[in-house]
Amino acid sequence: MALVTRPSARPALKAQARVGVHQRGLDDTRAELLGAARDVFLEAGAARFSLREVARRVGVSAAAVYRHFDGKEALLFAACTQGFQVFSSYLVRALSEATPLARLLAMSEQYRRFGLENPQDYRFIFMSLADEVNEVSAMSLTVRLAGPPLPQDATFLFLVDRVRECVDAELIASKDVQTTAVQVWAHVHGLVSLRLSKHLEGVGDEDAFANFYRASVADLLRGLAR
Amino acid sequence: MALVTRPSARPALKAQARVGVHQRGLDDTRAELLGAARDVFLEAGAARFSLREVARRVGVSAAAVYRHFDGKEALLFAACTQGFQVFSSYLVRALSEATPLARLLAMSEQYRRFGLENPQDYRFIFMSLADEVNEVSAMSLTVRLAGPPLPQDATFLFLVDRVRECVDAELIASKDVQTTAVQVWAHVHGLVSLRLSKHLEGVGDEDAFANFYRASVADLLRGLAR
DNA sequence: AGCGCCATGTGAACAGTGTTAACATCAAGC
DNA sequence: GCTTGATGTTAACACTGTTCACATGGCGCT
Repeated sequence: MALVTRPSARPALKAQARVGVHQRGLDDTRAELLGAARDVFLEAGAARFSLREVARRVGVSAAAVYRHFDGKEALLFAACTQGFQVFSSYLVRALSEATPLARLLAMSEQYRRFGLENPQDYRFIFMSLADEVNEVSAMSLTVRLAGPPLPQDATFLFLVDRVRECVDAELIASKDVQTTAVQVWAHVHGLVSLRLSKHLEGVGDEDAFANFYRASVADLLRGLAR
Repeated sequence: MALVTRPSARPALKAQARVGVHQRGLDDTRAELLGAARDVFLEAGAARFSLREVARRVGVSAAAVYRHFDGKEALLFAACTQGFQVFSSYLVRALSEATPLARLLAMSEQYRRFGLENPQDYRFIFMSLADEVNEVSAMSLTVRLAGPPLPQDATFLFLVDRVRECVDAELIASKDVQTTAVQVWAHVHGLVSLRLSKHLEGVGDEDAFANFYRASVADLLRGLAR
């Protein structure tokens, strides 16, 4: 029985790396795929993102990706969730401030920093394909009752807490803390996303934008105070 | 000389429609392509947008598209510019109001209406691939010195005028009208884009969102007043 | 020990994509 | 008339995402 053209599948490059691991190996091709996916996305952008290119980079066949993810979109979604953890790591730095107001302002600073320092991540998370890729992603006001809480939820609740502090300290007047939090979020998101979309080049360089950003947030907070 | 398999190119469907037109024919396959491109984009979304599908719908070969546009992205960009004219048509309705403040508020209303009634257009214009597709699109604060003014510029200048009116009427305190206009824009864009991204489902149905939206804008304006 | 299981990989194939090239058609102008 | 140029065609190329049948090799079981 010939079955001639079957090169008996040699694992090529990947073999020498994969040694004693088999089940949920800590080698973790999955993790490599996630990293590569982010890289490819950062370099190529959402439009030109290619599953095959990700696989190629990890040194694995395209079909192998389907052992770890349901497909292209699922891979992107997983990478997105990972990006959210970076986002969280920015926001929590605001906790080092002493007063409620300082913490809220610091959070808005961290929000801007994350956006400007990780533009592709930001776009990926907040500006792109929210219903195609991110079905459940991002901060969602929708209360998710079932399933484990995702980092996505935590970040919004974190913002709500910062706002609540300010309400308790009577720095902000609010009937509904969540609603007010959304206002703040929308404001900073509007500023950051327009900046990333290159629609705000007119305000100047990064420092100029930072100043404008702070002033704009201050204006909003003045409007929210009583 | 056979050159056998050459079916001598019969124009198939398109032939009977194209009658006496040749140069810049008013039949205008180009216009049909633009319309179809918008339709396909609205139905399939940015990710699954297909040039071949657009051509198919118009009843023309894929290669024919290249007679009118440089490629897929150029086609999308042209469709985007067309979408901008719809956007403008919403905004100008605000001019029917009597006072500066009413006009500014009406403009914010029209902005929201455009976003919610043309979600795909809005996403296309303001939320997607701004550097890949829309290179020069959308409202840009950057002053464009050369070239004819695009509808893109007009819409932002329109907003600036509404703000200036309010500043003149001493309803808004502002050092720089353009800067203040950006703040307003960013705020409403933030609200609309988050709503479209399904991140604000928690505020309720469309009416509830509209109320929240108006209140949020009012809060911002209060902060901007003096 | 042998055994089979099963997670993980493979290559080949399929349908669909954007893009380019060579060729056909036909109104219009010299 | 003949050439020209805009507009279309088909065929091909190099990609893409996805699925399939198949290999491989640790692991736990008897």
